[in-house]
Amino acid sequence: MLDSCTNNALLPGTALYEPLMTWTEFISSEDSLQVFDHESGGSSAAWTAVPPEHWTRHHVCDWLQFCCDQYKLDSNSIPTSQFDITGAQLCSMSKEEFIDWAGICGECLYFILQNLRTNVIPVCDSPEEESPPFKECDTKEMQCTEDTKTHKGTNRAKSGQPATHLWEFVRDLLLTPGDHRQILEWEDRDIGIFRVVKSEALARMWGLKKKNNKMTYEKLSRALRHYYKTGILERVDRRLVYKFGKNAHGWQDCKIVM
DNA sequence: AGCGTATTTCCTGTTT
DNA sequence: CAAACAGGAAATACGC
Repeated sequence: MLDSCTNNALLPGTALYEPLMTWTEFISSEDSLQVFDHESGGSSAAWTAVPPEHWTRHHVCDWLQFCCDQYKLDSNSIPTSQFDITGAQLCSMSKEEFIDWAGICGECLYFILQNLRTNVIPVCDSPEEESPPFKECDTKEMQCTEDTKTHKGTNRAKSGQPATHLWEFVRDLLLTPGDHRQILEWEDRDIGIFRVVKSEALARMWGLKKKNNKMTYEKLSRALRHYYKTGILERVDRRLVYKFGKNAHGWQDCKIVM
């Protein structure tokens, strides 16, 4: 089943990456329709419709496949014998157990799972919608500074898309733990230098966020170059390397620790 | 409706 | 040669 994980039909960036979007928002978005379109067109509920704690073994399998597709994880690094597990068991594992269980992708998968669980803590914008039956989960793994919290708080629109600029999108990606390092990584965090690892993947992520499937790295990089004149970014004379400028903020003082 | 800002799109030329 | 970089110019999107 995971054989097809290496396909590139789906993009490594989805709204899941968007740290300002709740899981509820994600699964109700158009993006998720694209993502889950291919899901077992069937009778039983997809894993997206069930809280992780209640996943069946099949759901867990589907979720793993989704993660491999979306985050370009190497499915071969996940011991296939480990797929036979229920959501309850999955959720009961500590981070260490999880990493032990899932191998090299463990940390990433653990993060994604915790994200799924934490993000469904009711932010209920729509009162008519019944609160999901999800249990509150342990959020102690994520410790943000006040700056981050207020940033997130002020950026989140009541309902609808937060007005995130490209540089903020990039910054938040860099500040969010998970598998982003395969796409974007710090080169020298202290002075704000970062490197685009997978240029087209980053472009697709940005395109997904802007609901623009014609986004390319060429166009994204043009937008980044516009930032040079405003001091949001500074030029670094190396390919795919950028540096936050004096007018960029929030990239130094947030540390999210897993 | 008009405006300013932030991209997006396209393009030509240069560099790695 | 392919992929990036550089910017100019114009079009678009969007909030105010």
